[in-house]
Amino acid sequence: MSDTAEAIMDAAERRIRGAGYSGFSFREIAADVGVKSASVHYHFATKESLGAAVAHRYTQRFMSSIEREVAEGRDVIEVWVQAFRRSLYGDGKMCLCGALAATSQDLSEEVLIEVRRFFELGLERLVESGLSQERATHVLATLEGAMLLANVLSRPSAFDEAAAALST
Amino acid sequence: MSDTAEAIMDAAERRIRGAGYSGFSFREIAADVGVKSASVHYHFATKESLGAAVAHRYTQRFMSSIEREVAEGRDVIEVWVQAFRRSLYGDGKMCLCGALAATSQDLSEEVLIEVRRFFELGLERLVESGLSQERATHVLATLEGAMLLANVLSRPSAFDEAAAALST
DNA sequence: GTCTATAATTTGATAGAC
DNA sequence: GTCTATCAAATTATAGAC
Repeated sequence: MSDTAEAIMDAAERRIRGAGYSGFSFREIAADVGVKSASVHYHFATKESLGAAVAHRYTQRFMSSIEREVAEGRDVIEVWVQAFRRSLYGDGKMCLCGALAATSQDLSEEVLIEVRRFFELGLERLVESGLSQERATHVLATLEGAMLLANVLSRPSAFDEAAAALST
Repeated sequence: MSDTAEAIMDAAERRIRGAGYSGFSFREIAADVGVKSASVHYHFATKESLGAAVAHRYTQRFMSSIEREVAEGRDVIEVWVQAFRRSLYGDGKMCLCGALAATSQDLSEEVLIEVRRFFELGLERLVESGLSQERATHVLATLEGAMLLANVLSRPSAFDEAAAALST
């Protein structure tokens, strides 16, 4: 994976987290990176393949981070809350897969598969940690909704208010 | 408000709930209603004004429904859970303002104001019903996230799993 | 690998006839 | 109020030079 390809994925991730799949264009990504849109197509043939690649990388990174921190013996719920919280307070944008999931009928099958994978793996991992299916779904839903509210209201503290109930 | 204008808003609401603001076009709306896109522009000068009008109507309807049911003496949390649940099980799509909020950087100021109003009024109403600010934010976040998960996983029961903890 | 140039389509929006 | 016709701009994507 070249530096340019990684820079393209970084730019796409940022754009998608703010404006969703239909909210970014190859020309915008190219401008962010400092190349022309034809060069973006050299690295990612289609917009769908770029979207899918970004969602896949996001899931890998997210789950690896969770895995590592849980292995350190930290409380599972706390690890999940902090993973989302860091992202929100870092740049005030949505969860990438949350932003894509909210407009799922706007996604091609290729992208949708990757987005679903994020939520399926997430629930699976929470259940493995000992939570019931109900509790796992509640935790993931609350964190996604908490990011959505904090994001649209431009009030990061809304995330903490919404997530507080998970820690008790 | 003419029948055509209402039909246009209905079509736009359905499209936005599935694919977000950038996920629908005037031509698609026109085809849904059975007119030409120029006629859509006659009723709504710009896409932004249509988006704002649809979000405003959605908020009015939603809050009126909540108000009516709470006045009947029903449990407040249960009223909110059922309001979202009916919508999801009705057509398996997102909350309109949730779908818009998830890609908030893709919205014009005109639309964003209406979307924010939905969440601000919602929190206000929950607090008026006796919930703490924290609890109100938790309830709204959980319900939006529950719709998002159920929607993207095509599994309505995920909503019930996520929302179950609110009723206990 | 990146560029210029361009094709093919879609988009929001407008002018003017009826 | 709705239509046909059209515009200007933006979109994804490709061809071919360097």
